[in-house]
Amino acid sequence: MANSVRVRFAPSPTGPLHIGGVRTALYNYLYARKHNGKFVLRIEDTDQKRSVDRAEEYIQSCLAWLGIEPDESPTHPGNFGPYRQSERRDVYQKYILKLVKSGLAYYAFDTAESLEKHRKNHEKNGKTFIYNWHNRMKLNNSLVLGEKKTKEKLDDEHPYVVRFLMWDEKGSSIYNCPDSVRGNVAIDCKLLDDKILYKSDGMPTYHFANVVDDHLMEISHVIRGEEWLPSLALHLKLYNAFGWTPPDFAHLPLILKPSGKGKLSKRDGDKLGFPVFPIQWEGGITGYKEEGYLPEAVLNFLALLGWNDGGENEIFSLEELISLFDLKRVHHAGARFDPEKNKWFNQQHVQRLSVSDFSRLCNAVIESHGFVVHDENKLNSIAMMIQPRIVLTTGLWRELVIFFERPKSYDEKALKKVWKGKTKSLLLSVVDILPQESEVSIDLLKNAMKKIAEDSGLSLGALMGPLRVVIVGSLSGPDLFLLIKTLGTREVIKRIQFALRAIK
RNA sequence: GGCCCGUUCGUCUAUCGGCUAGGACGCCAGGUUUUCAUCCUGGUAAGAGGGGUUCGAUUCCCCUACGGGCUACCA
Repeated sequence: MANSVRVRFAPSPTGPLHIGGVRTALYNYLYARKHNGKFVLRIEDTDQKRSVDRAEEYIQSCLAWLGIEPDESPTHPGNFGPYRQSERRDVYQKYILKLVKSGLAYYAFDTAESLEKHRKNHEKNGKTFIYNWHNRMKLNNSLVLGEKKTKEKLDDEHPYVVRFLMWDEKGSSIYNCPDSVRGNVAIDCKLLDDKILYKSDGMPTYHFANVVDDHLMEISHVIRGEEWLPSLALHLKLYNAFGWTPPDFAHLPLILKPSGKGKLSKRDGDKLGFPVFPIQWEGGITGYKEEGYLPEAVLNFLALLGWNDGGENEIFSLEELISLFDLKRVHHAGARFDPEKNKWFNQQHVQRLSVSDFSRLCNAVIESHGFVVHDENKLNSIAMMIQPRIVLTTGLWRELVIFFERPKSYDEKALKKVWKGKTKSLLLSVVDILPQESEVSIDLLKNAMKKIAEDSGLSLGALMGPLRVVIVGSLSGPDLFLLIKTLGTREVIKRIQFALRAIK
């Protein structure tokens, strides 16, 4: 199919992938799935100095954990490889030569220092130096040197770059750039510089590699961050220079810091105590996974940061997001990241987990603490008791521990609040009256407790408080009768006796 | 500085010229519960400012202000 949807996520492997990148990947993924297209991962490692070895693998692991894996990638190539730009040098070489030959790009021999000097000089006079139509004929390039001298320099192995002839004073300099999120963006090419397409180290710049690869990989829609909007005219002109049909472009609003200025950065998570990475990076910085978030919840929250379906529901599964997603409803303004709401999304997704899924989650935690539950019913009832109490999965063991370990201590404040003169004798009555059977009914327990309390002229509440403290060590936890039933009366009796010896 | 994009409750957002401006997070109050959490009910709080266009602007246009992005042989 000639006009099938192919989108790509094209990160630079310069470090861990953060929330903003994840959302770009997600929107691409949603768009591809929705239109039965392909989602491609391309690694943009043209800056050798900034490339980080582990980053590519990390990016793949993140996408895998999130469940938004690419159809084509360096490790699962399709028919458009290689998928790493560093492995496509000969491709770029071929196309840059083509462009130079056509006269739409030219060689430049200016050193970084000489350009710096020009910039400084202009700045001194309150002007901005731009390498463009206005200045290019005063500089050191093939346009000025002529064919012969240029060839000499090239043969002489002078370091050179290739620049794009952005505008040459012919025709209008206003370029209309269509964007599916924002409509038309008019850009004045007169103000743009002759961007370097090919660096002196033999690598293309982002702009060039990006356009060549998107074309060769038959990318139909480029969905990327708003930071690329200013260079849209350049990219469009590049397609034009090759005589290629450009893909559709969609520029996404940026994700901003929770407070303060600017877009969210990699350091914000550390500072404010919330994750900005999907999974742990380099042993140090923890990610959503380690901080107890469910991948569906992270995706759900991120999807709604910059898009919504127009309805009032906010909780969506990945499948629902796919069917609902629409580029036309992507917002125009940047969105502030809100860690609290992020947490709420996770809570909502945890609460929606089926008993079996949630039990499985619990069981993994239980086993990691060296315990085993053989009875599936018991596991399920434990899970059901604690599920409403969970926001992050890192909170699981704090809730689970009471089923496996006796209290190591008894909360002092709680004791002060509930421990009265009659308490000890009340608890001793409980020990006496509790049946030693393995299965007891809630009703039976309730009636027994009521009777004990009433016999001492107290309310049920006066007994429940101390009872809870001796069983779990504090005044919080799931329904006490359910707890006793699950723990078994024998264990409860032991805990009471143990506590009576330990307290006072 | 120049260019581009944006602007509705503190935050995320709904509204495709008719608005008593809706929802969610957060916060506050109340209720349910033997406790905490969950859950339920209610409350809090907004279209940056100024000009137009129009019978009527949050919605369309312009200006200003503010925010964001870009302005590298980074991506």
